[in-house]
Amino acid sequence: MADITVYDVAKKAKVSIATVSRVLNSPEKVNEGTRKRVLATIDSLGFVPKAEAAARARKGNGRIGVLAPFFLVPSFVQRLRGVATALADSPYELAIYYVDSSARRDGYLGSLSVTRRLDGLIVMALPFDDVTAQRLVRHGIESVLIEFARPSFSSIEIDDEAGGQLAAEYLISKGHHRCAFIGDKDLPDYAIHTSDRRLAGYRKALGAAGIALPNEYVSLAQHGMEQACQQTHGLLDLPEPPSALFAPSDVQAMGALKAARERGISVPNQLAIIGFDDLEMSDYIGLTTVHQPLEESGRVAVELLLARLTDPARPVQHIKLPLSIVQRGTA
Amino acid sequence: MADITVYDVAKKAKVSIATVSRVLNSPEKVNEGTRKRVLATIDSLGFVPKAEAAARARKGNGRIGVLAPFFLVPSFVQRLRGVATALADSPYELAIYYVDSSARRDGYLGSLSVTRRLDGLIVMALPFDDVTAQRLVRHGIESVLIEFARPSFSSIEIDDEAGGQLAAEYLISKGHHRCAFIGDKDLPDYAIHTSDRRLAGYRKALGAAGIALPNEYVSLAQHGMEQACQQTHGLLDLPEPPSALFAPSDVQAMGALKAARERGISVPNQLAIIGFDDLEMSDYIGLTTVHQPLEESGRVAVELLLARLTDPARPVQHIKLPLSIVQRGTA
DNA sequence: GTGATTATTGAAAGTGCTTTCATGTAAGTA
DNA sequence: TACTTACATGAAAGCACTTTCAATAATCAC
Repeated sequence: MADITVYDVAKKAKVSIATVSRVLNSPEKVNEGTRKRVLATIDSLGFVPKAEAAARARKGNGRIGVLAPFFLVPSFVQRLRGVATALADSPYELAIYYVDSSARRDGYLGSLSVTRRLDGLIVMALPFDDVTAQRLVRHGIESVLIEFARPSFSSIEIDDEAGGQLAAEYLISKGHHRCAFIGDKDLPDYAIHTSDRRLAGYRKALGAAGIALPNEYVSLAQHGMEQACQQTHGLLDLPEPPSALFAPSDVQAMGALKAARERGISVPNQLAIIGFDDLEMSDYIGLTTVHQPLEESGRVAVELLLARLTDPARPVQHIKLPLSIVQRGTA
Repeated sequence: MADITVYDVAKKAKVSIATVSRVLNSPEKVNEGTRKRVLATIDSLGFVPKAEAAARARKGNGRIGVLAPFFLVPSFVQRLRGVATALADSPYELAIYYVDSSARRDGYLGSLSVTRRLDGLIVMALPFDDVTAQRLVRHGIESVLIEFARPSFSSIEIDDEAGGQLAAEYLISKGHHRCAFIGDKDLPDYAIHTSDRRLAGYRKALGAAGIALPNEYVSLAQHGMEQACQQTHGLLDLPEPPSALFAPSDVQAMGALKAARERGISVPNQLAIIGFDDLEMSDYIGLTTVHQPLEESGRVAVELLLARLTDPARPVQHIKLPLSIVQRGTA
């Protein structure tokens, strides 16, 4: 039997070839009734589009990738959500690359550019060197960076230090003087770490208000809610325990909350807790925190990417997203 | 560098594109000198005909897709995590298709099989009809279903009714008699809903113990933590409020928790709350719940898929994953 | 030297599919 | 009632090649 083409399908379904193509490539753009009819025709004729012809006509490959340590920390999932929704109405599909080691990071970064199965790439919180950067630009993989910057790529960041300051200032405004911090130590080498920068801002703002941040009040450990819980217990065991606590992530703040619950001390009266991120669940549990636009970071990344994809002449942009305090029940 | 085409080669070799094409397809028709020159420029430019590249890559596309209403409910993200980690060491990359309407669901389901850019597909909690099923098998897209079953595909499910029973039995064992339920109504039509089945099991086990589930104790509303909070307030406003509450998802349980917090009633003493799912955050906040193997469901799905991909003769499997109660602080 | 024959080549017309652009139509909105 | 606004659709312009066709140049027989 002769090859069946879009023309045959179009004729039988009484639509234009454009509509047939759309049914296959951006189904959401065609009316449901029409789509069903076309699909039925496709089935009845046993139409299989010629991949080669499609590849020829297609400009890119209609796919953008996201590289991130997604499940290391829930905030990446939330960023992904922004990416996914922003991409939903574009002709691009979404490929995700889960990085859980520096080997994996370098592996992906090395091969993704060369194999060219991607039109664009969003890299979240993963540092990389000049050679990799060069490769990316040389192979024409349009890229956008989140939580990391490089002159040749668009990037989206927040001011972590300012975030730390914000937290400190908020706590100070609530009358706290004994302010502590639980943060990260020995982070995986493949991801960038913001804990230190947030601590720096915290310390700075505290200092500016004449409040010292003694070493005993700074507890660093591996990232994690369980560890954060232990850290908090440690702080609370001090002869003079803190009255307020800043955790550089909501997950850690949650660990602190758990410690307080375990000891039966009341939050925020006996211990005020403020986190960082404003994850979805932070709202659920009423955590006061420094809000960073997680979902928006993903959305903006997509926008920058698509803009450069349609108009490569467009200059790269380095965007700083704003931070704010969300007051809920814990501080 | 961007892709190189026949035009580039033609220009550099000072011939027409036709000649370039001939050098490649019927070299004997081209003068030897010209042929050598063209061949040389082809080499120097590293030209690879696009169609050929596509054809070479045609031995499977090394990609599996996941179709799900990811951000409708956090549990899908957790399943995705299982998928991503299981896929990490395979030669397949992961494409995700975010369904947020029945139009989108049908659109993807219709086109993904026909365009054949995927080797395998995992469909989460999305029902589809026979026509779609047929199309999937006819185009040879290996598929695995989660939370939904169909004879021709492997599937992974849990026993929702048994889960409801489990919850009821647990509550009964704690001495509760006034047991209520907050669940879903008017769910989006594109996803399957488990709330009803969990309620059925709950009611059944309650009945078996001689405990009635009066209509006032069953509150249905749109899914969401905020709604669940309101529903719980409604239940608590009853002349004879319940002493225990089962929510068919942890998100809703969280809403119940919030309501309790807002009224200052103590959990679990005045109101016991049990959820369903055992999300990651449920551990954070100490929620007693019915655990279902979310991450594992993703992992198992990948295993089934890869097994069939390497050996298509392998029979489809219908797997039921076990449920269990995780006792934490709220019931 | 002339006409016929052949080798070589480029212009241009497909190829099956995607995408842009413009139009028509159905809904809101003022 | 007129007036944006959004949606669904078809016409047509690509896309990266292949192939046909006609033109040019070179070769050969006389």
